[in-house]
Amino acid sequence: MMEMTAEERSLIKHLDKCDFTEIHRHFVDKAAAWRALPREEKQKLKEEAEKLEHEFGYCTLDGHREKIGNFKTELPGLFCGRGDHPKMGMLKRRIRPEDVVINCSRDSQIPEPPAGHQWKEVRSDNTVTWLAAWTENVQNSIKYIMLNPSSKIKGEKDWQKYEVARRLKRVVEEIRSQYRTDWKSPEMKKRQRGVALYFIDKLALRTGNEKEEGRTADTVGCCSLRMEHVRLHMYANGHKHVVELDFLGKDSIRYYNWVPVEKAVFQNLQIFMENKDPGEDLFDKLTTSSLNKHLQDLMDGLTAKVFRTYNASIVLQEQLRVLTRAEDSIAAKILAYNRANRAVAILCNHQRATPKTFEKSMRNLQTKIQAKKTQIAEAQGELRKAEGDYRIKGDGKSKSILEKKQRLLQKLEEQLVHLSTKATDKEENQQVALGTSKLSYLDPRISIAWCKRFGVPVEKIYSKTQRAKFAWALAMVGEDFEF
DNA sequence: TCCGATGACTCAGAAAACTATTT
DNA sequence: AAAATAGTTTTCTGAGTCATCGG
Repeated sequence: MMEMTAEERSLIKHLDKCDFTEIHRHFVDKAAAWRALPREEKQKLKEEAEKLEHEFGYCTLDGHREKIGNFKTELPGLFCGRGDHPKMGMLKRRIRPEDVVINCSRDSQIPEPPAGHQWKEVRSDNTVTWLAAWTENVQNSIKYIMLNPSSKIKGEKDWQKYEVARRLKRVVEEIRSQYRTDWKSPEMKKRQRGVALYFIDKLALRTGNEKEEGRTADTVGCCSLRMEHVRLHMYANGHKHVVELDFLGKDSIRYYNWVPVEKAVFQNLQIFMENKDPGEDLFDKLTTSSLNKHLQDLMDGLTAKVFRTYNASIVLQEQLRVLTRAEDSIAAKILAYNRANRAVAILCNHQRATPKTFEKSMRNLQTKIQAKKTQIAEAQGELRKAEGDYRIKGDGKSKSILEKKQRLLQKLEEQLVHLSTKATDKEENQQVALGTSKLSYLDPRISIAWCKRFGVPVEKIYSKTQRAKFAWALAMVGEDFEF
């Protein structure tokens, strides 16, 4: 890899005046070369990769062979942050063995560094779960080699997370009445805490730690909201006391919402916002650590992010209850599941870019629907003819033809319903990302129990890797599980 | 008590890789 | 029957959360 010389650095002022076609062509050609490779060659390369994974992709922990999540260090390249990142385009250096710290037990077979190289350090720290680590040069942060989500250590942690959220379920009403009381506190700090907690609970906002200015993209969460992100409307869209929230959250995903709130919340916000400039903090007397300290006092293990887990899982359970009908087909039940999943994703503001082929595939689906409607019209015509035939002849043969036509029409109508539901599902899902909530917020036991109760094969809901990740839940849960 | 820095872990969507379907 | 296309799954690595530590 080549770096710019000092001379080039002073010469180049605008990247958009640079010609990148050469490197672009390089990658296009590389992709084309791979496509053009004969089948056997591809197979050979794949087998080599598999061999590598077999050798380096696993470790032994407490006597068990476990899969590693990321067994390769990150490749050198240009740093590509999300959103308007001040460090975008910086050179990410290649990781050498001399950068890497190895963590394994003393009596284990310590991995050999490549010939002619040495590890930065070999240590034996059994209080952490990582196997190796290095410091990445762009953000100066530590990167880790850790176990796969299917491992025992990750699975247990995942289970614990949902158990904490279930404990919150038992005390959440009490906590809610507590933060409502705080809205009236003479201490402004408590009022801010109460309102922030209301947002975190009701809108599933992230905590919002403060970040050092200028080092990362300018994004916020609840506690770091600024004046410029909030607008108050006494009346809007037929509601009283509406709060307009508009800010960039994690990964610079926009959060945009008009929320009717309780009068006390609205009035408190008016007080918090008095005499402040757009760049000032809304909750100026609140920090994430004081908020979490308070939550810890209310319940052992409670932190702000637990509300997201709790509310996500509760919404899934409730939506599945509302949307599932036992007499529906498997396909209809899966659509109900997706809808419930979507309700959670919307709550958590999990968005995706509209897929590149969205419009086209939507059109294709509409074409299929039209074709089905035409078929139905034809079948109706034939049915009427058969009816007339039967009325005139009244014999067994014409009766059986009539019945056949009736069955055909019914089948076609069912297919149409299925297609239309699918289209609606696709349409509603255009900009919603379901994956994150499914993987990180929804207690898998809710989904598995639902599958068992309604006879939906688990494979229809969870892919192979997802089933491996949720093995702990598959092993323990029956159809009567309640979150 | 209160910071600011750091470390270790979870969670995030895009892109790549793979698989199924259509042409 | 093979190639193109569409749909699904997995990988990748950046971006958060939160506890702890030292002053």
